[in-house]
Amino acid sequence: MATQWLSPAEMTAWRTYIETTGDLMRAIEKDLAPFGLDRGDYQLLAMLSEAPDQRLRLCDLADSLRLTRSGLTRRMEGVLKKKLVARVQSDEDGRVAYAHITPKGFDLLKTAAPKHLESVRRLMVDLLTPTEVKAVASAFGKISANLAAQQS
Amino acid sequence: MATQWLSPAEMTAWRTYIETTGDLMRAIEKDLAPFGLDRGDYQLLAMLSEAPDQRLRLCDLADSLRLTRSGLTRRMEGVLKKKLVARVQSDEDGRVAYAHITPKGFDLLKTAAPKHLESVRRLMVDLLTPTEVKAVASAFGKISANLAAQQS
DNA sequence: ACGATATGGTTGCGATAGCAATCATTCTTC
DNA sequence: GAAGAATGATTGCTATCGCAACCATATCGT
Repeated sequence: MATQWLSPAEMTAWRTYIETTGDLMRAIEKDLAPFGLDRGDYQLLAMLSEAPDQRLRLCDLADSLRLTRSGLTRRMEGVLKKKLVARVQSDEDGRVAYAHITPKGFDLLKTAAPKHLESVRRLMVDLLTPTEVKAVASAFGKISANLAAQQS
Repeated sequence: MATQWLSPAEMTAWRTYIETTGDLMRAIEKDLAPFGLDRGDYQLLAMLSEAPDQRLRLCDLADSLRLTRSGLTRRMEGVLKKKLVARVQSDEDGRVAYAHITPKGFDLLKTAAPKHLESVRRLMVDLLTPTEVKAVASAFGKISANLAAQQS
């Protein structure tokens, strides 16, 4: 493409960002594999572990994981089979089911989390200056806020 | 998780980054849909359009798209069917095939590119200060270089 | 020159996840 | 209080993509 609707600096930022992100995710996922978890499972467990009562309604969980409801149903199959999460029917609202992290799931998360965060450090955070870390947070915070505003 | 192996600032940067990236990709993909392209097709066409003779060996193309060879074979099926790309057997090396962007593919790319880059601008670049743009480029450049060094 | 190895590409299979349709339950409105 | 809308979850179907196995061609070592 000859058309240059982005300045060279902007184009570099964009391309470096998208190309690197895939590689980074793959690398982090590889570090998670020894625990029998992928990134989706890890994030699911992390979300539940931080939730009040260590549980969330499935639809809320889906939203926070950026999954559709159907995507979550399928992902739940995996963690349910591994007994890392239990599915609990609500007795207040017949439509609602909760995902509830089990002790086994919590233990696994506690084991995996330090290793995972060490990966994040080694592959990303420790390579950046504090200024860059702040800039990344600020930049993606703005992007996120903008997206949230758009879709209203 | 109570364990805090990343400082709050680092954790914020990491989480904001991963959570936002998915949303951003989805939004950009949605803007590409009217052209009948997804992000994978677009990047494939963009790569070819920038290559010498507008063509690349399939394995080189796979590498630059961060796809496995098999992943590329499948993605090629789509753009071949749409006649955006032609598959050309090398006559120098019987193993090698080239992906060659067609005039139709090039026209489509020329049509889609301004809209796509406008999306990138609107959803990302224009929201950031020049300093943030540079910081993103620098940060992901470092991450990328580190990953490239690791896997040797 | 020929067997071993490396390289390029495809295929079968399985995992993930979105969309549309569906069903069940709850809420709203009249 | 009953019809209709909204909400929560699941299922069938489809598309993408990685891995391992495979085939074809080319290159290397002796």
